[in-house]
Amino acid sequence: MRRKPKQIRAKRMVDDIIQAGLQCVAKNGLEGTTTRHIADEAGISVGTLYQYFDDKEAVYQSMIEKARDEIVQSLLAITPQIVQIDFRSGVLAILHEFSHFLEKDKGRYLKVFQYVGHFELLEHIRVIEMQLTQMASLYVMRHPEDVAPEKMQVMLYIVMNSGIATLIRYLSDPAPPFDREALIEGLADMAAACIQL
Amino acid sequence: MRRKPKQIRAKRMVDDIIQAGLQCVAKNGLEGTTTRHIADEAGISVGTLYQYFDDKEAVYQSMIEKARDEIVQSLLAITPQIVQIDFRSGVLAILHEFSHFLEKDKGRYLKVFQYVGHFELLEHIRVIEMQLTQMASLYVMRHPEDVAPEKMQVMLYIVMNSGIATLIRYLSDPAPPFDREALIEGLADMAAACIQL
Amino acid sequence: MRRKPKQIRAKRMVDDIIQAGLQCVAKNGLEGTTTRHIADEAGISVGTLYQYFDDKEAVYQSMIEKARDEIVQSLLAITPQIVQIDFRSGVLAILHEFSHFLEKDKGRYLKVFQYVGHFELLEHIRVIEMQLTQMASLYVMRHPEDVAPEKMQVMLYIVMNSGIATLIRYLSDPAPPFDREALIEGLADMAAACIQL
Amino acid sequence: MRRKPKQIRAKRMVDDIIQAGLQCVAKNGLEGTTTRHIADEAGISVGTLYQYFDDKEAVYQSMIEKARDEIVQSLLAITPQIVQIDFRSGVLAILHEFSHFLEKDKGRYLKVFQYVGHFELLEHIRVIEMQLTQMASLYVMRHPEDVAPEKMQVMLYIVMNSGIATLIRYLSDPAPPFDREALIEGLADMAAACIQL
DNA sequence: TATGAATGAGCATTCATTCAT
DNA sequence: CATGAATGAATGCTCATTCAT
Repeated sequence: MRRKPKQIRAKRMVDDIIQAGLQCVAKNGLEGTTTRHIADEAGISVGTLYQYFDDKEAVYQSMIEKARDEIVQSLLAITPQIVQIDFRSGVLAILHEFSHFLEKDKGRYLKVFQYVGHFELLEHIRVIEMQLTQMASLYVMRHPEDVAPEKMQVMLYIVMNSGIATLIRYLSDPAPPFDREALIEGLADMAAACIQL
Repeated sequence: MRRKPKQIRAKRMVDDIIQAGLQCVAKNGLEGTTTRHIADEAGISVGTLYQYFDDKEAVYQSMIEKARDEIVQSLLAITPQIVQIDFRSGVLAILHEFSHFLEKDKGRYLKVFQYVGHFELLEHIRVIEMQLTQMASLYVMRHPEDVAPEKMQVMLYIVMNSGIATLIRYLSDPAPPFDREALIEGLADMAAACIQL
Repeated sequence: MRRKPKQIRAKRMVDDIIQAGLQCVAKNGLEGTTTRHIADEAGISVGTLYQYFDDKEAVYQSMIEKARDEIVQSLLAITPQIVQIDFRSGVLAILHEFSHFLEKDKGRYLKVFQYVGHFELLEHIRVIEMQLTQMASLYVMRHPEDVAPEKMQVMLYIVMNSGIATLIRYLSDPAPPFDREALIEGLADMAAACIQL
Repeated sequence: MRRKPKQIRAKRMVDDIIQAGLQCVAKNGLEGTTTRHIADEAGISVGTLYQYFDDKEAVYQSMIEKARDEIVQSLLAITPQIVQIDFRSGVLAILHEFSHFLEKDKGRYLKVFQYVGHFELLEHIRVIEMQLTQMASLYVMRHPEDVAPEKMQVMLYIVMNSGIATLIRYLSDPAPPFDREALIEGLADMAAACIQL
């Protein structure tokens, strides 16, 4: 970022641009998105866009960081409740949260997650992963008897990646073969089964 | 395909171009790949490329079809053995097959699978899915007692998508947190656990 | 026109590009004219050209419209005098006007009129025709005795097309067999003779 | 021409290519015509085309020469009758001949004449002109009393160019304002009037 | 700060022409 | 002689980025 947006107005601007970027990508895809589109959508000129971002890629970076942070925030928000309930219910809650996040604003975020190749998404997913792992470890500490610790890391990795990926894949499908609740329930079953292996 | 050049040589050419395309994408990413890159890589001129493909997109289409068909072929090849062994071992075999496919030629195919957004990958994945579903149903018919039919469809969907996605994600990771065998074993456990729910 | 840049400067720019286009076509012919040529001639970059015109064809369209309008304007300008004098003198005046128009700026406009096939010139010529017809009808109303009305339409068509075409043909000739004044006088005679048939 | 097509087969080939060229231009316009189109239309390969013509331009040259020669031939064919009849009837006959020529083969030749700018049509038209002038002088010798010799050259020039151009313009018009016979009669009137000035 | 006109490198694509078979 | 695959220069056009106002 070219300048530290210390002032409130600047922060608003940066956010507007990010939102405009997400909107554009959701509407026209990554390759259909130009800096002018984003600027127009944000109601500013290209010049102004470049006052807040070094280049197009920087906007994309911020977009994905924004998405990542928002997820992490929403996970944080439900953590207190999660740790109170059983594992399967917790997973269920997380999946609903995720699903809601991906679909809000007409799937604005979902589209971004489909461009795995372009964004170096892996690094960002790791942040989400860490949050999820922390949540899981809270549970594990409370129910140590349910867990085979040596397999723990691998199974958590599988559960998390599977859950996210399958959910995204499902939501991207224009004609899914069954309803969303069934999928989420199935994923929760999968998670529960995995964690007890 | 624009015109049908003389059979055998032509088929070689088409294949060379597809391979060059995969190579380029693996090396420079989708947006870093130009028709000239591909032509150069294939050791031909742009003009020649356009004698065999209508446009750049057609090359991409063929690349993904090629990848898809190759996977399906390799799944077909191991089907006879799969049906003889228990479910978990079957999944293990499939995962090894997949893993081998994604990594061959220096991960040439792996990169393509990361551009889910650009290619209409879903349709192609469905073809793979169908093959896997067929293999699964062969098993199910032989061991009907293990299966809860009502959940069958959902769980198969989850197992397949999770397996593929997690594998791709893992292989894309430059510094994975554990070794590949552990992941594959874990995925097989997951699959086995899911199918018995 | 792609976007409306700020009024006055923009109008200048558009006009500069049109003039550059006419120049290029006059110099290198239609097929020898590229967007870059035009941009260079106008002293701008290709990008700028495309900021003012949707595509090459749009430049051509504007060129021909410009030419057409300029002719119509110059015809309008001499109309008041025309109606005061006899028919032959009027035709003479018009031909001089035309001749002057086609030769100004080193024959910039003349060349355009040679590419009848490419431009849908007919539609534009019809606009000129209408203007000429109107001027003729003014004359006719004043001298009704001279005219055989049933043949009027055909003869006007012949006189106008013949006059324009022959003039263009003559001016395009690098080594014409007699001087221009003789041709124009001849054409005026022709017109006068035709109108009295 | 690369080789003198002494053999009959070669002459046929050359002619086939020219006809194919005319066809293509009539169908797709000058800029829509490629060497491959012409070769395909002629039922040969591009390579073969280049065995008979140095380049594309040479084909075009031959096309226009062909058209020119054919007109001249047809004028020659009616010359004996022309000289027997009065001037206006002669002009009428010539115009009918022309009109027929331009419209035959679905306007194959008409289209060529619309690309005045591209072909250096002037030189070819001069050949036609000479033929017409010769025919006219035959008439003049038989009816010296009708002619004002000093104006002769100019008026002939006007009559010929006007006649040809107006005819082409009329035939190119998709919705002409009156029927063809009226135009031709009008043109004949014009010619007769001009020659007696 | 904000603007948006100007830039020009870069891309996909075409097509006249050649030449090995 | 005929073929048509191969060539690559050339074209129209886009879009990230800059900079004078």
